[in-house]
Amino acid sequence: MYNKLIDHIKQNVPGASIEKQIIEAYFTPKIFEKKEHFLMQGYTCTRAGFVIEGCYRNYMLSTEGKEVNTGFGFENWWLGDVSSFVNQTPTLINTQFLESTTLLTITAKNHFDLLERSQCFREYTNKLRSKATTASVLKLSELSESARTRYKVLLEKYPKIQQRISQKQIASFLQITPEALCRLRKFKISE
Amino acid sequence: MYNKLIDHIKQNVPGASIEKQIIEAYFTPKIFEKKEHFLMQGYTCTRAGFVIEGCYRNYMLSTEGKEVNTGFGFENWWLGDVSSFVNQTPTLINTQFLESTTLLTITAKNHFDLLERSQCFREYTNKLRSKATTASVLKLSELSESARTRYKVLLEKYPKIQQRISQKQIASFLQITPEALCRLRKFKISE
DNA sequence: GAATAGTCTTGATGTAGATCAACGATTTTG
DNA sequence: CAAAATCGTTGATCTACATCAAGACTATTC
Repeated sequence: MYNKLIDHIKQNVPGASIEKQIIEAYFTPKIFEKKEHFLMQGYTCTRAGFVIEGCYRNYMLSTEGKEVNTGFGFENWWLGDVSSFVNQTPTLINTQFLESTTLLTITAKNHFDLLERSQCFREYTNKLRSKATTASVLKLSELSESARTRYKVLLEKYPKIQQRISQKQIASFLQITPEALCRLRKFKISE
Repeated sequence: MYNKLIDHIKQNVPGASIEKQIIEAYFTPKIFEKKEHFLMQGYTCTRAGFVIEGCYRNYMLSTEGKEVNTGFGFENWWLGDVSSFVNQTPTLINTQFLESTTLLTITAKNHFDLLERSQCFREYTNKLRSKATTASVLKLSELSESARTRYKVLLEKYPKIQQRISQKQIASFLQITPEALCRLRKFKISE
């Protein structure tokens, strides 16, 4: 199980020497059931998690209280809100599992310690952070496209997403109704 | 001029001792004319800048080539794309001045050096980074609202924005046409 | 494994905002 | 300062998507 994390570090920091023993000691496995929350708006993010198996969605609440999905995560993704985690302030993000999910978790304090102790974990974290910034900026510009275009882009990026994520959840991510997505699919597929 | 930067650091890292001399030595003043670009898609962000006076917009290009404003900045704001700046990779962001603007600029290399040499600049940078993450996540959820609501929220957040930013630019930020914004204002104001 | 709840689909109808066009007011440029 | 470009406004029309409703199919739950 820990090897999935170590492999992921290797992929992102190629050539670095991995302090395998040190890193592993800091993580605790945890299993969450489908529909459970990892993080909820208003709470402070005390743990980060690395997905060994399963998937989740991030969503926010609009001012009218409607849930809006902001992204999905699968194996080898991290969950937790960086801003809330680093500053120990309340988060605006909700994270809910869409399948029964196995994580390796680490507390904020331990994460901080590990960054001090492990050079390669520091590089790994930096790498992921800058990747995440790019991704979130990208999404903003995509929202100016029509729902049809955004759906097309989504499918190109994650062709397998339909096997894992329900249409209702995908619709919320595209910020359209499930009905609209259903109609979109009919035309999209035949194109 | 340098005092504006030092004051901003003081505000964000209260109580810290400011290495004034060291910090100031790393920055170079620069003046940009209205409509000049600080950053363009495809280029690498080699400098960051702190706005002493003036304002700018950030925009991205949609796949159809349309400009979409992602934000505005004024006095005491930083400009530059963190991801491009830190990793020295091409950016996706365009930054253009909307007024003649005076900056204090710093190169990527010097920024890196300064982070090593100054404890308070390190804390200051961390503080700003985590703030920025929160802000960009916020905007995503706001986009699920109607243009009317987004406009209202914008005015509540930055009541003075209409004095500085043209309707065309605000419309691009709200992701509606200038015509639509014009009509919105008529009702909005009378409400 | 029967009852219940949630999901997907399709149809009818409503609406926010886009697009196109035109004109005065303002700003920019030579 | 005159010419040209850009901006803000208003009207007419069009369209992508929302909303509401209702039936079939699929998962949960006890």
